[in-house]
Amino acid sequence: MDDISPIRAKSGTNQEGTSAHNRRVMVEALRLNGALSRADLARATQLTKQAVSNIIEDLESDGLVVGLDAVRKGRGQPSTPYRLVPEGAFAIGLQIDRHLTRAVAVDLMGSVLARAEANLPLDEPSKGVEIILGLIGGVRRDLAAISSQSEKRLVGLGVAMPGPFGLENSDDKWMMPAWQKFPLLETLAAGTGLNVGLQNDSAACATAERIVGAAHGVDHAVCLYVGYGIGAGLILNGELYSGGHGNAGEIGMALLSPAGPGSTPLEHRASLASLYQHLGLDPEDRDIYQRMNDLVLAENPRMMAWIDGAAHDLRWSVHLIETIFDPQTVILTSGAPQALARRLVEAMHPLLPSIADRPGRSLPRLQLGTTDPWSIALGAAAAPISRAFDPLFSAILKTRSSPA
Amino acid sequence: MDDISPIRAKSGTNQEGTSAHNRRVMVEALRLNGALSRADLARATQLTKQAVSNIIEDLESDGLVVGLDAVRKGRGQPSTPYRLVPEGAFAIGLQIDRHLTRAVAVDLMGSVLARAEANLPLDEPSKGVEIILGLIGGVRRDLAAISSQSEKRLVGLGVAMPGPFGLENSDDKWMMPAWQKFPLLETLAAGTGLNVGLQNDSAACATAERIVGAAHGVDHAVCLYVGYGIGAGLILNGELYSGGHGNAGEIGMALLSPAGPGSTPLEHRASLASLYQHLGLDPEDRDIYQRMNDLVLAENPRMMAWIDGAAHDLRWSVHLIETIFDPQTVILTSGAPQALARRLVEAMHPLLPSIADRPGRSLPRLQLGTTDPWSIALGAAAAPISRAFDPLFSAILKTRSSPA
DNA sequence: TAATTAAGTCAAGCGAATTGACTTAATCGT
DNA sequence: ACGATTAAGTCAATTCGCTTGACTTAATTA
Repeated sequence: MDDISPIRAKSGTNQEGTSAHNRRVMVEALRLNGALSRADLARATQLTKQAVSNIIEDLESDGLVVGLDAVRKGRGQPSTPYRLVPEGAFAIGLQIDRHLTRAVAVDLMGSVLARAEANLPLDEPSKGVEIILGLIGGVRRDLAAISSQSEKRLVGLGVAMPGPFGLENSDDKWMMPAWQKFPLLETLAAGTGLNVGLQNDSAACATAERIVGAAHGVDHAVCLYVGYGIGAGLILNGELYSGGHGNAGEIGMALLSPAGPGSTPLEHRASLASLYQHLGLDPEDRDIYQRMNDLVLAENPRMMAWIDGAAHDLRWSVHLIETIFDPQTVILTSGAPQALARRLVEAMHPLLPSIADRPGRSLPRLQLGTTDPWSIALGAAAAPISRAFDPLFSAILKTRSSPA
Repeated sequence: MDDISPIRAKSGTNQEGTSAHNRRVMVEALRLNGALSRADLARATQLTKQAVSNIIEDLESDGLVVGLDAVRKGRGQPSTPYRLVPEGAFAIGLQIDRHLTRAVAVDLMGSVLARAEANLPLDEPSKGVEIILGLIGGVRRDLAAISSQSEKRLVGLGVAMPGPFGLENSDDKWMMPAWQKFPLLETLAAGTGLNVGLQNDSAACATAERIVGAAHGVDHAVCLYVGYGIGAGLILNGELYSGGHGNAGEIGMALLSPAGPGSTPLEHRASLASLYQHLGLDPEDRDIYQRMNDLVLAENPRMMAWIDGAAHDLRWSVHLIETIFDPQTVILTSGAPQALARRLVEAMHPLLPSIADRPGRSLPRLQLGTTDPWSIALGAAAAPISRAFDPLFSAILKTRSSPA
């Protein structure tokens, strides 16, 4: 990250950058619109028919895109629509949580093709990494059984774990201090031979919503993730925003009032951890998911009380997010059972007034996103896919050739 | 903004985009580093010496860049450093506030070359526009007197006014309802023949800090602006972020507690408006600036009480901003006298703990930015400069040729 | 004084988009 | 039914900006 030279400057670009960008624009257009003809693509991307033809030809020979049957629509020669080939690329996603790890393999479209989970020792990363590498090896084999091309089409390994990252003072058990200090990325890179990237769990959730969920094709969205902790994944200008040090959106640590250090962080009131505490549940209980679900369906008073309390704070969080980001929509996702998440969203209504309260909205101010416990791993896997195929500013820049 | 075609896609790019980007990268590098040789630029931007040579030659013949005396430094042929030419481009900035409007002319480096101000009728935009056009004409003439090239090098008119924009329900006097409904940009574009852009006042403040202030060369910064209202200008990934509808950062409307609609917005407690009310000052008083300054220097008890109260809420705002954005620094700017702003920043310390509280910071968590009342107009003027010369993702994209 | 190092130029080459004419294949109008 | 029209897509030549590699210039170092 730190330059040898003290000169600050962005990279320039050249025709490779141009070409890379245009390829990515094609892929994104097909992802967002399903299937498009070359002529459609030319109009949508402002490129010439010829340029599009060349790029599509390339993508097709790379196995990323395939032509469908020609369709007649009105006058003129019938068009040949193209769509993405799901098997065109794969990625592995890894979720590391306090006591649990999950690995998934996904394809270019974000479909989960293989999955595996295991328990994890909270304080022994070196043992944990063995488990993780085993898990990754497993989904990788499953993937290879599905597609013979899988290994050569594997674009990377995405890791999601609870943040924030890079703080020294953390002895909080929630923050998995032993894991924070462990050279995880290097170890995984060495152990898998893959490119490895890291994001926090709420960012992963947002990435998941973006590839296959409610944020698909939305350029400005905030994804509130209510898990063991609570965080926000920020989609700004169509890209995930992670701040100056990768910790943007860690709103669990936000204090709920100006009163100062004595005041309560949001995480202590609106997170599954707080729910477990409120209900006296054991986070390591294997049936906890079912238990929560039952309590919601039975309208258990203590559960309902927690929901009301959490909704109170979350309603205000949404208000703040809307006021600060002016997003097109806010998505609430959670690792909790869907019935619980749904009740939570219901209890958050009516929402507080804000600038989002505008006439002519096309998206709801608040919507319920996924509650699939696997979605963090999915989002982790989606990150390398996005890095490899989405149109990003950074993708046009020349990369510094590694020094000696 | 709305496509005729329902197909969603980003624009592609071509060699023009490449070239535009590289030119902008050169300009930015010179802006951030002062003066660089072609060889320096080649190293910093990853381009070849030859490419840099060609671009610099172009920039020089466009009058944006000039070569200095060769310097000997160690072995090898002496290098010829180049620097930006301030007179290479100009822009006009316009601040529209409740009772006041200011216009400035700036050069490529962000130096203010001409300025003018006038009173404004709060409820009569059509009369107001006459005044504004007169003001703009004035600074434009002043500018022409300085540089004969000024007209052909004028890249645009930037307008800053209090937000939020695009809301219907606003009858709040603070929000200048009559002006919100008036077709301001169209009228000004027609009246001046310039490209016109709009941002809110806090965004303008951030833009000002970025071109000539504490945010110069910082990629992740949040600029808190305490003016008549209060807002935050967001510099994310090196670009101003304005949200889905241009209202990002309008934190003045943020409610201070989860309690709901009855609770107080930040703006009512930490803004100059609240100060005026607290002290019983008349916002239209022409000596109000001096009066505030005197009260601070005299340590007037009511003034100190307001400072303590506002600092209390602002301290918490900084905490929230740090938690949400993870910026490299937070900058407090204000239209208040510098002594007052300085006291405010002092009163905000010690800051609340947050993830920004990390070891090895290079920038302070909170710093005092400009308190020049003209900085909003300056920031407004900097926006067209930035649009024209900074490396932006949008700048590489092909632009849709206007439909028939 | 020669070797070395670095800045910068020259001229040919290359790659990706552009241009404009052309081909193909459908619908529309009479 | 048949020509006119419209639209998708290809072909071949062109253009434009970056790259390549050899070369020139001008300084420091041994």
